[in-house]
Amino acid sequence: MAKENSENPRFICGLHATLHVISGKWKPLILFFLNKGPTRYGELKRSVRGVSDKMLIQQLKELESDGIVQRTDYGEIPLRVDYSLTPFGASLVRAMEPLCGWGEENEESIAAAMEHRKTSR
Amino acid sequence: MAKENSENPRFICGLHATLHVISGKWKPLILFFLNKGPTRYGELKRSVRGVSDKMLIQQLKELESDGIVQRTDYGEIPLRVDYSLTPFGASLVRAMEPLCGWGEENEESIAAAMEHRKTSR
DNA sequence: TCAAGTATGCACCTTTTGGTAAGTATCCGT
DNA sequence: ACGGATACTTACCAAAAGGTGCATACTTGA
Repeated sequence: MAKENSENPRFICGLHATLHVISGKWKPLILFFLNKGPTRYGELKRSVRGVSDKMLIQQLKELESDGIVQRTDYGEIPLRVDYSLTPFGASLVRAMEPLCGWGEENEESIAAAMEHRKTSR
Repeated sequence: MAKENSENPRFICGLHATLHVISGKWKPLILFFLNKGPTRYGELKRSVRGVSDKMLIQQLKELESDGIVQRTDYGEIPLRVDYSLTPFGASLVRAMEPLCGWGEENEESIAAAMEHRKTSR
């Protein structure tokens, strides 16, 4: 990898920084569902169709260590844990909204481009 | 992989779609620089410090096939090509701005979290 | 007592992504 | 004639990301 030399800032631009937090195959989806309110692990797993336990846990942990989500263990006798957005996380989700909008408006073109890329390889 | 079954939409949410377009180690940076105006290949390479030719070309091609950037070959005798944002690309960059802002405002916390994750592995 | 549900952890493997280093073809200045 | 610049292309390899499946420890319901 290219040396991170002294004069270059940590990130080229804010987006660059943000992407370090939200990139990961399942993170946007997780954030999307958590935005609807605190969710139990099992419920989240059923919502984010196709995710494996390993991935769900891993991404939740990263989001937690980034201060985006909060894990609450109720210490109850039948295991009970839930996840929710921190205020920081909520601010991130708000900043993500325009991108959501852009994605919705252009879903067709994006999907088409993806197909195109897939077939022309 | 989980079957993409009939009833699920292509993308869970708009953001999900958008991320398919802008994820890639160098894409945000490329977009960031192209937002300043059309840029020649070599210039871009010097701006986006640390990219290899392979990566630059690859990501530019993907962005091009997604309709985000436009390649212009001037067909001149000493090779001359430049890249610029299409109107579609420009709309994407506008939608990215809040995320840039969020990233800038929270650069400190993001960098700190990254360090933390790196060391506690 | 046995299966199923709760929330994880761990080992192993495949796929995807990124990096290095070389080559190509054309041109210009010395 | 040679080195350097232009814009790529290719082959090969390493690292990161993601997936599968089994294990854990406790509970409730049949």
